[in-house]
Amino acid sequence: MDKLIIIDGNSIANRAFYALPLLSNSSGLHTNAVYGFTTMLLKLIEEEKPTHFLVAFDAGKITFRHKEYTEYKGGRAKTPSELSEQFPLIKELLKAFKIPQFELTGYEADDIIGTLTKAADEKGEKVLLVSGDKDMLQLASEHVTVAITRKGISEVDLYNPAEIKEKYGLTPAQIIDLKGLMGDTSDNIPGIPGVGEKTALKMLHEFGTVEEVLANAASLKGKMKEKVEEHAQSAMMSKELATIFREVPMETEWDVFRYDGFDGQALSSMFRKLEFKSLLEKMDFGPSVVEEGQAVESLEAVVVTENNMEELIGKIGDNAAIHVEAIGENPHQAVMVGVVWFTFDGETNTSYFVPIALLKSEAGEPLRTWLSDDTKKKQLFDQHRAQLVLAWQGVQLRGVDFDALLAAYLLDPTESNLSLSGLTGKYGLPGVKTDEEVFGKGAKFRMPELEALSDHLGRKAMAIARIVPVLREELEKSEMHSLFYELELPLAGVLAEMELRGIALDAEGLKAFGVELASKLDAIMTRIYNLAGVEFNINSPKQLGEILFEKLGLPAWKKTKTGYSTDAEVLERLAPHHEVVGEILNYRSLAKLQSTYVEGLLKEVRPETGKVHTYYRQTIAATGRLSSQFPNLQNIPIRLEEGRKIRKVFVPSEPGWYMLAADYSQIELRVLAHISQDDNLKEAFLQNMDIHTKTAMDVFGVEESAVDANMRRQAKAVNFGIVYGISDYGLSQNLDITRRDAAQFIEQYFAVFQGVRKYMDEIVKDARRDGYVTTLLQRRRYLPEITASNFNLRSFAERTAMNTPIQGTAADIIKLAMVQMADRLKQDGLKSRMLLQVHDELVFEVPEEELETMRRVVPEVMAGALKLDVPLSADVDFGLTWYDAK
DNA sequence: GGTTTCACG
DNA sequence: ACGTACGTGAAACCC
Repeated sequence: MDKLIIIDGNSIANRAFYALPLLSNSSGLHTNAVYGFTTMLLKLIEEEKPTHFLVAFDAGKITFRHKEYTEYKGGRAKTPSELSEQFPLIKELLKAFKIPQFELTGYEADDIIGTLTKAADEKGEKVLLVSGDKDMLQLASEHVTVAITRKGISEVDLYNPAEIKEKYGLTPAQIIDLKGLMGDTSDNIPGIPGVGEKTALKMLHEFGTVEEVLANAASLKGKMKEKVEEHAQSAMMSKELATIFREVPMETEWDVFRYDGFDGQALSSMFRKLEFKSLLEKMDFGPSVVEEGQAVESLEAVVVTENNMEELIGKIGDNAAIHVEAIGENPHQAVMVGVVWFTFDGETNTSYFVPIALLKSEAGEPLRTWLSDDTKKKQLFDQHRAQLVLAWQGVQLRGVDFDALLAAYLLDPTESNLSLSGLTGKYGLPGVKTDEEVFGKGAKFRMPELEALSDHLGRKAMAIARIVPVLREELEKSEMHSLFYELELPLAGVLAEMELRGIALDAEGLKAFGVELASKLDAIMTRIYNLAGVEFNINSPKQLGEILFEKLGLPAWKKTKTGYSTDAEVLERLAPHHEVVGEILNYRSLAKLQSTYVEGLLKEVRPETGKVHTYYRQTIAATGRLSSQFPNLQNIPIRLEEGRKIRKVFVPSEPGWYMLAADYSQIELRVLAHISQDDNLKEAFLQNMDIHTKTAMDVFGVEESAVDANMRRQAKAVNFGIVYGISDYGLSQNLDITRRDAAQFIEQYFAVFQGVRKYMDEIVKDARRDGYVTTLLQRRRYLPEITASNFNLRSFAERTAMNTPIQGTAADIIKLAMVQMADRLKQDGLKSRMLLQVHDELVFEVPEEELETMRRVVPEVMAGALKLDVPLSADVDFGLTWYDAK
């Protein structure tokens, strides 16, 4: 069976351009739209296996539509040059793919596509039409499936007439009427002002077409009636403009579009020119780096032996780039391979590789001493990981004065490829192979021969030596020098110490809790099967959806991309309809505790010590927060009592000691008060008021005594919204109120917290002007999408601009407190140990005799970590377990 | 490997 | 008009 794929070229190029960050190759050519286009083509070829293929483009500027309506597509921002310069590249790319392209003066791509799909319908040929434009839905038919890109370009929603009916309640032809009524700002099609999708759909469900809606205008009510009557002509014209012309005089001979595969050679050279490294590798087009006549930089990669160790370590000097290689994601369990250092004597690049066995042997002593000598300065890529790996081998690492990973993260915390090979590419330095290239991955993992290994690791150390001065200068330029040297670099060491110490778990207690859960789960499961009348896998959202919405016929109102949604929000609304739903909710919460917190945590306990050692990631979160892995100890349950009990198994590691926890009170709103300088908010904290009650008083305009629990709850939600970068929609969802009411709340809030409104406006403007926002300590986050024309992307960036300085400054502050606290414990010779950080909370284990001291010192250090214009405050408590330290 | 759900701040 | 609250990690399904 033949299958023709038609791509709406301009539409897909646009979507790709706005969906992807503005990539460019080393000669400054922008390539993001070409890249997106390419990945889409490859995916379609692989998944759809078309026998025929074509891409249609708009030709020129003036089409017949302009003759009828001169404003057509007026007011549309003109295509940015970064995109228009990519069209010739896309056309060249299509030649390499050997995919026919069509454009016709005076017609849009839509019309070409309309004509071809009509021909396909008549012939009964199968067509997949790919576009980013929902207008295309009007072309769907028995033979024509329309794929509309969703969120970026890698995913599409497929529509045939049945699905359009299901989603909109319309036939494909009525899509034209829909646009006639609601118009389309991006094409400057007016429609009827004030009529959006909701209203338009309602009218079409009742009357069917624009003509019928106009004919029945008299039966409409109030304002709507006026509007429809007043803009009747506009609606008719809009419908006409939205109608795709399907009679373009053109060749529709099928064989012209036959697709028989791409020209590998042309494609490979195209990818090289565009520097699509990942695609070159994926397509097996050979090495991604083109060596321009110049040989790979020479490196003398020496393997150190027990005989020459003494002599070679003498050459290392007081300063070197070093690298610690270990295999495995979790540094507490990774298998160490060895250490390598790099030197340059003015002539020769040399690296020295010390395999793990040698490092640990007697002969390894000089290197071990050098590594732990604070006066020997080291530059690394990922000190934190190296320190952990070495520590588990009994080797201390001291004297790190630069960390390339940490620096690259600060320079761009959203960079997704923070690998050494990724960064050398990004900063235009001689590249290194990726670990995947050298080691392979998954089942294909192989340790290379000693020589190749030593060369690869040596090149890593060389790359570190090369990239360090570049990153140092960049940090200076972006004023993150102090943030790096005074906060992040010392923190790396503090984190490593906390993690190595670990936290003790009462494994027996946890197992007992698991047994209890198992019997409860068993009972619930039986009840669910009885109530549902059938046994099924409750953990499978697919099976659960079928039971609830098909077998039991409960109302489904929310969908996921694969089927019915069965999340807690849905189930809570269904609970009154059927007894089984409450049981399922209960089952879900207990099953989560069992699998993630009982079984998951037990898997991470070291049997020798009874401890878990989390790994805090310092270079993941875009806001500057830490994250925690293997296990994640930042999401241990607390909100529900049943889950909170998990905290009872987190215990001190020494008899007679206590757990002590201290958390910041309202740190984000205090930070907001400081950076916005809002008088009212500042005053509230200076007076040490309950901030949610205060907000309720101001928003509802009542006395403190008149604030009831519900008002406080709503005010609390507003405060959360403010911190997240408020929108009326978000607040309405959270409070389950109408958008109008949510908007009213927000307006009320801003009326009394005018400084906050001013901050929100200014920070978005600043982000547009600078392209980034910063925290109090100059941590930076770039927001390229702040200028996007796509509403969703832009709005997201705007909320991020509001939220990141708040969340990020709070992260700065607790990090400061951690570094200061670690110093303080050492200075004062305290035995207490810092164990955990949970964003606004620090957890310690404390010997009894230090309890009084720590209860005083911890909140004092936390509150004093950074001086703001409002006081910071931390609450502290202690007990025999983490549960009791509340 | 992607998707869904849910735990935390 | 558009349609999401900000930041994470882990487990279970299912292809």
